This record gives sequence, structure tokens and C-alpha cells, in this order.
Amino acid sequence: MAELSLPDLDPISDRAVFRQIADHLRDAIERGKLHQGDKVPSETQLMQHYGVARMTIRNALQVLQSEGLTVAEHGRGVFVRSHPPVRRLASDRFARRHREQGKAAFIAETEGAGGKPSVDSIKITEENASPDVAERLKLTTEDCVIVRSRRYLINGRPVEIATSYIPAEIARGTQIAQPDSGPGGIYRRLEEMGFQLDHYMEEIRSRMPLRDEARALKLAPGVPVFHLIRTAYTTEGRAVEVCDTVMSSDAYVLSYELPAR
Amino acid sequence: MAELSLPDLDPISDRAVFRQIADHLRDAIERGKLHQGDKVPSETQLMQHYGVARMTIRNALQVLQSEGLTVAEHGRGVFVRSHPPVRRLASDRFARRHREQGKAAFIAETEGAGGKPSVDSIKITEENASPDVAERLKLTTEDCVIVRSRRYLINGRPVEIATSYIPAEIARGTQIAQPDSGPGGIYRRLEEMGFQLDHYMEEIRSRMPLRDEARALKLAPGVPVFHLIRTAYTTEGRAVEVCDTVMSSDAYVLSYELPAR
DNA sequence: GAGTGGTCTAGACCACCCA
DNA sequence: GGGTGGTCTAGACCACTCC
Repeated sequence: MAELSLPDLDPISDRAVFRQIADHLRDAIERGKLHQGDKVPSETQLMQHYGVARMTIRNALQVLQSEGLTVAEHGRGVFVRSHPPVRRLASDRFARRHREQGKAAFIAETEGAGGKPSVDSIKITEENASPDVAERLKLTTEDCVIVRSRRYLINGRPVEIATSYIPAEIARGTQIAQPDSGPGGIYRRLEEMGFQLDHYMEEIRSRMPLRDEARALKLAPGVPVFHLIRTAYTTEGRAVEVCDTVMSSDAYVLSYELPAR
Repeated sequence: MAELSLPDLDPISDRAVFRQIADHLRDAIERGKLHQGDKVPSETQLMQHYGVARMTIRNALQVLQSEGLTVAEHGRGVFVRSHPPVRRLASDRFARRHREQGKAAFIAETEGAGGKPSVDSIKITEENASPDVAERLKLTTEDCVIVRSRRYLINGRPVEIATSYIPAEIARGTQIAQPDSGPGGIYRRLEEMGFQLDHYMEEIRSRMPLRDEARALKLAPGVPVFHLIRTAYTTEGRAVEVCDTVMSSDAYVLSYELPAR
């Protein structure tokens, strides 16, 4: 244990022993006695210090892990989670002027911030619209949509999985239905096709990841995701794309400007 | 067990037994064989079905709980989480026209949606600005701010804790420094004082709650929070308020409009 | 090989809920 | 009082990491 001094258990308290232990460790982290990346005392050390069974220690460590404060590394130890740099998304990120250089938003931004962007798992299909997508695009579930799904990575770390839905009537046979949607991305293609984009609506939820999402984003336990659904509207008010994206919450800060009018 | 049929364990698989069991139950939930509010088979039933020790079952249930899929109720059982109705926050929610009726945004909106809003734990202090708040308000940490903290509830359920910081130079001695900030809330007061509001910037993060936040919001395990920081700017570009709020993620859907320009 | 966390067993007693 | 989950013990064996 050496460096880190932990209090003893309070024999009076009716707070469960494993919670008391979790409290001590959480305190040490919040007070900065344990820093990002520091190793938490091993299970054996904690057992000896508190004089309790291993399961009790493991329960305590489990609490911290599900709070997103620590990560366990098999064979190495338990460490205070270190937070990787975040990507800040501004509310003008899809403004036209950012499309002109011929790069899709993600690529341009990531390079601008000195990171190495990549995209993989690109899959394109044509399907019937789901009820939710149909409603957002003002279609019926009889109508077909082009479905573009892909995963975004920064410096090899997956940060976002996204699925776009575009009415097949618009996109079928165009470059939008190709894996490489070309310079400027699909918003640029839509504008070339005469769909003048006016604004987007974004809906944001936060929740714990599903199993597949946790795997695709290589999420540590205790890391929630943003679930963002964006709909793109033309100047005529027509919805031409729905983009459903799931983002690692510790890779992003979203930022928006609101009118006070 | 009666209604719910669960698969057997795969003796070949090297996936841990408790994970296989968690997978089976997760599947049942995702496929709709278990609905919101349904009781998951008891630990005893699961032990018998799978022929494993109780800790193994508890580990499996723990996985689901930390994924936010279930909640355990002491003495009653484990239940599939039911999601309460959410409050949708539109990006024009702080527009001036919504302030004119004399109600603060939260009250007006909640009543509009047929809910019973309340506010408690109102505390007002005057403190030195923290480095973060100082930076956002373009003050120094020598400067003082009025700190208004409160908790918002809908139908008695806590959904949001908020802390506003207003430069003391502006707010000291005014109604903004009183527990009841008066009709229309502090944004209305600021405008009456000649600070014409122009726009707000909101920064959104998502993470697991700290211990105190989980308690104040009565969060079930496995429910993340939105952490939203809003700064209000006048037409002269001066930052006059920072509002730091933590919201239960299963009570809110945030919604924003972005320009395509 | 020594030390770490990962999984699992087989008990025990307690606190809570409901009939 | 019977069933439920909450806590805790005292072992066991395994897999991974690092020296």
C-alpha cells in the first residue's frame, strides 16, 4: 500500500462494508490522492488492510468500476481511469462553408485537431424504412431507404458508429449509395442534386451502451454513450436524411448555440 | 419460471457462465419476451435452472443492472426497468417569447405537458468564482459570484439539479439573490436590468453520476446523467450567467436545431 | 514463478416485502 | 412465515502480465 493511506472501517456505521471501502477509494480519487492512471491497491493488499474476504473487496472495486472511476486490467491491476482527449462538436459543424473544402465533416475536423481520422465497417444496403425512420423522413414503411452504416476512429480508437438513412427515391444509383460518397460527403452530394440544405434537427439521449455498441466502440465498463439522431431538412422543409449515431461519451463534448431571440 | 423459457448453458463456449446467463436474460428483454416492469426469475429459480451457485447468478444479474436493463427491489424481486416519460427540451426553450407569460421555463413547460413541477433545495450564496466559472464569465477568481442552486422535480420525482453563477457585481442586492427570483425567472430579471439576452451556449457531456448526484436524483444503478453547462450572452457579447446542470438521462431528450447556412 | 485479476462454489445470516 | 434480494466468508482453480 505504501503511498496511499486509507481510513479504517467504521464498526458503528450500518453502511455495508464494501460500500465503506468503495467510499474510501472514491474519496482518494476525488481528493487527488490517487491520480489518473495510478494503480489502486491490489485486492490482496486491501484484504489485509481491512481484514475482510476477497469478495467484499471485489464488490467494492465493482462499485467504482460501474461508476466509471476505475478500470481493471487482467494480470496487471486496477487503475484510476484516465480520460482521453475529447472532441468538441460545435453547432456549426455541418455548415456549408465547412463542406466546401471537399472533406467530410469528421475528416476535416479530426485533422484540424491534429488527429488521424479513419472510417471502417462501411456497409450499404437498401431496406424498407423502419417506423421511426419512416416518420422522420415522412415516408411509409413501404418505402425504401438507402442505409449507410460506418464506424469512425481517431488515431485508431473507435469513437462513433453512425447509420444514415436516405430515401431510396433520392439516392438509388447515385454516389450516395457507394461506399465512397466522394469529396464533401453525402451532404455535398445532396446539394449537388439540388437539395439545398437549410437546417438539421438533432435529438440527443444518453444511456448505457448495448452489448454490441460496447464492443464496437471498445468501451470500458461504466462509460455511457450519446445517442444522437439528426435529421437534415431542405429549404423546402423536406427531410432528406436521418443519421443515427452512437458516440462514446468520453470522446465527445457537444456544444450548441441557442437563440434568446 | 413458468412463462419464460431460457436456453441451457453452452458447455463448449469459453464465455463465462455468468455472462452466458446475462446474455440469455438480455436476449429475453430485447426480444420482448420480458416486458417493462416484468419480474425476472428469482435467484433461486435461476440457480435451479442452470445448476450453478448463487454468486454466479448474482454476477449475471449485476451485469444487467449495470447496463441499466433491470432494477432489483429488496424483498420483491428483480424487474425489467420501465422507462418513465421523458421531457423533451427544444432549442428555443429559453426564447424571450416563452418568458413573457411570467413563468420560468421549467414551470411553464412542465405544466404545458400536464406534469406537476416543483423546485426545492434552493440555496443562495456568494462565493469567489471557481476557475472554470471565472473563465466562462470572463472574471478572475478574485471576483465574486452569486450562486443559486436548486433541484427540479416533476410529479415529485427529481429530474435535475442546477447551479447558476451570476457575477455578484450584477446580481448582489437584486431579486436574483433571493430564493424566489420572481415571475419569469432570472433571465427576465436580467433583461429588466438592461442586459438584453442574445444567445446561449450549451455544452453537453454524458457520464455516470457522482455519489451525491445519484442520491439527489434518486437514480437507479446504470442510469447516466447529462451534464449541461449553459452560458448566457448579451447582445454586447457579455457573459452574464453560467448555469451548470446535471439531469437524469432517462428523464430527458435534448433537441437542437443546427444551421446548414 | 510470483503477483495480479477472473470465475466459481457452498455455505451463512440478515433485512425487506407480502400474504 | 416464506420468499426475496443484500451482505459476507473461506476457500478453489484459472488466465494474464511481468520479470
